[in-house]
Amino acid sequence: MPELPEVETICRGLRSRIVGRRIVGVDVLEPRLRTRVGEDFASALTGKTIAAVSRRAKYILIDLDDGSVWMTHLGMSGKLIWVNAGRRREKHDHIIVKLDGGNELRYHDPRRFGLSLVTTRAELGSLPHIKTLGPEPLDGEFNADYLYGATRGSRRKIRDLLIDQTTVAGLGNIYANEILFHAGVRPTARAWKLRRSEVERVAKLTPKILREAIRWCGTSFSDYRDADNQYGNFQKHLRVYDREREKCRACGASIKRVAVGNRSAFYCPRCQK
DNA sequence: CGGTGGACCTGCTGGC
DNA sequence: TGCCAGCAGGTCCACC
Repeated sequence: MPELPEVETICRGLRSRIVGRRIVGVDVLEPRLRTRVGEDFASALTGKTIAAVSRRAKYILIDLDDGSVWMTHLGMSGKLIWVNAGRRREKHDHIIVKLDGGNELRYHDPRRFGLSLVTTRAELGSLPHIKTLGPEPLDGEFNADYLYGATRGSRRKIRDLLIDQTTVAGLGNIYANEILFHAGVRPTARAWKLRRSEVERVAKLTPKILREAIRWCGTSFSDYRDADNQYGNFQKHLRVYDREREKCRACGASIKRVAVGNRSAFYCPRCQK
């Protein structure tokens, strides 16, 4: 579900509401996420004050005042919402973090592909989840030279290279497909075959499209909601993703869907070479 | 080593 | 109406 723009939107929504709040209790209702939520999870958070909210790739990082960090990943179907404590709990609410002031954070995830753990700021960079990540696409480090280097010698399809978190951190299937549409490159093209000019377009459009999606608070199909449980709006701006057999908004051709690996890729057969 | 395919889960949709 | 196959925004691991 959530890719970089959705995770960024959630972080922004949480930041203004939870920084400075003290955690007064934690209920782990279902510890069986992608990895088990340990017995120590609740005690590691309880009594601490939230110092900062940030993001690395698709991971949400909530810093506490003692140097520990609550790290969470939403998988495919996760939500992290800020609600009034009196609100009715729902099926698949797995973790409840109670804050002073009468609100709660609720981690909700029907498919349980998500992750939640506590580490420390000092240890964070050496966690396997974090240390293998490529550059952030909104930082200057991700540029045409970098991406050109990554495509040379790669026999993979460009869509697969872009959603590999070690190449660039934060892209998933929606935004990889959208970026490739705008760049005029088919998702099935082999990375090493791309011309320099094509790679430059992909590198330049990546931050542009992600920023645009953040501006619209992300893309909602079924599951994704922001920290206030509200829909994103970027789905109205999608050009190819989930638009099989619909007309290309640029040329009118019928959008194609093909299976690439285990997942779908979408493209316009006329606009994308 | 790089790359692929399946596994992990629940829920929804569409075809019969 | 009901059943079943297929599919879903992500990651990880076994295997070639």
